[in-house]
Amino acid sequence: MPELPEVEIVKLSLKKTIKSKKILKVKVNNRNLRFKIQKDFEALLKRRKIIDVNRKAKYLIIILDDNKYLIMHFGMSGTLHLLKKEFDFKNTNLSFYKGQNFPSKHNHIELFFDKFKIVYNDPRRFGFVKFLNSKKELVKFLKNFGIEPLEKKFNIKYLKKILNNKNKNIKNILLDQKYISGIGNIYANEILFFSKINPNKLGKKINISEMKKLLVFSKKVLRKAIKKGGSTIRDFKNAEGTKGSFQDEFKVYNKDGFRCPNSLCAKFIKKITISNRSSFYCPDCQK
DNA sequence: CCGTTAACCTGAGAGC
DNA sequence: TGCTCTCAGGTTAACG
Repeated sequence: MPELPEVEIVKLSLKKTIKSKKILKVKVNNRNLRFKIQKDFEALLKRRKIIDVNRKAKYLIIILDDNKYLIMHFGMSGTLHLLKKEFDFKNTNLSFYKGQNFPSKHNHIELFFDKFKIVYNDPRRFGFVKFLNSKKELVKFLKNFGIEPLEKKFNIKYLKKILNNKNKNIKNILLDQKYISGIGNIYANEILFFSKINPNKLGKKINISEMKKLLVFSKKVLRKAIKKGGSTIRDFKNAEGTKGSFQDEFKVYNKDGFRCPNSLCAKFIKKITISNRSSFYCPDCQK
């Protein structure tokens, strides 16, 4: 569930559920995520009240009482699940996953509330959670990220600043969280298609008209993805219930060999590798 | 400082 | 059926 729209969807549904509730018990089944979970993690969380749930870039930020925070990142394969107390698998999923094939051996963290529990599951363990002790720590954490495409401050002036003189290709700039935060591989590909920019084009070669397209389409693509409940790429068999539907809207992502969706073009979408990530684009439309 | 690459992990699917 | 190989929504240490 990892890019900005998916985490936003989780934020919205999680907020509804846990806001102003109290954590009664914390169970950690596997401390070896991307970063090792600290020894006193359980004690630090227990009996804390949830004040609110926010998001920054691809991170979920759970605001706790007494200026404490719980940061969650989902890596490539992380998901959150809401289970009712009787552990009924029906109608319990938080966002993207529902069904009987609950991969419980990767349930690394369980947060128990009065009538339900929240489970953090991540097969590949590229994700992590971190407890922050103060507002100061949160501010320091937030400094790692560039402006998000949906923020007002994401404008031509900012794009000029981060693109000018960059010898780095635009695809990698879009993915670099310290310049622009929240975009991942799917949405980078989609945004570049709409903007008619070749993913290999260098930052310094992007002109004003292309910057304007990047502004407009990064906002449009992300907003629409949120509206559609995010993208669900690899679902489990027999899954039932809520999942995102933006995958049905993909123009180029995973569409290599298909015709370009631009009816005036109708050439084939090509797949190339840029910095070990798959890139999909139309060689005719994206220059 | 800058840009690129390999590595961290598990599981699904393809091909044989 | 089972083996091997490739690929996957991300990040970052290490390198030149």
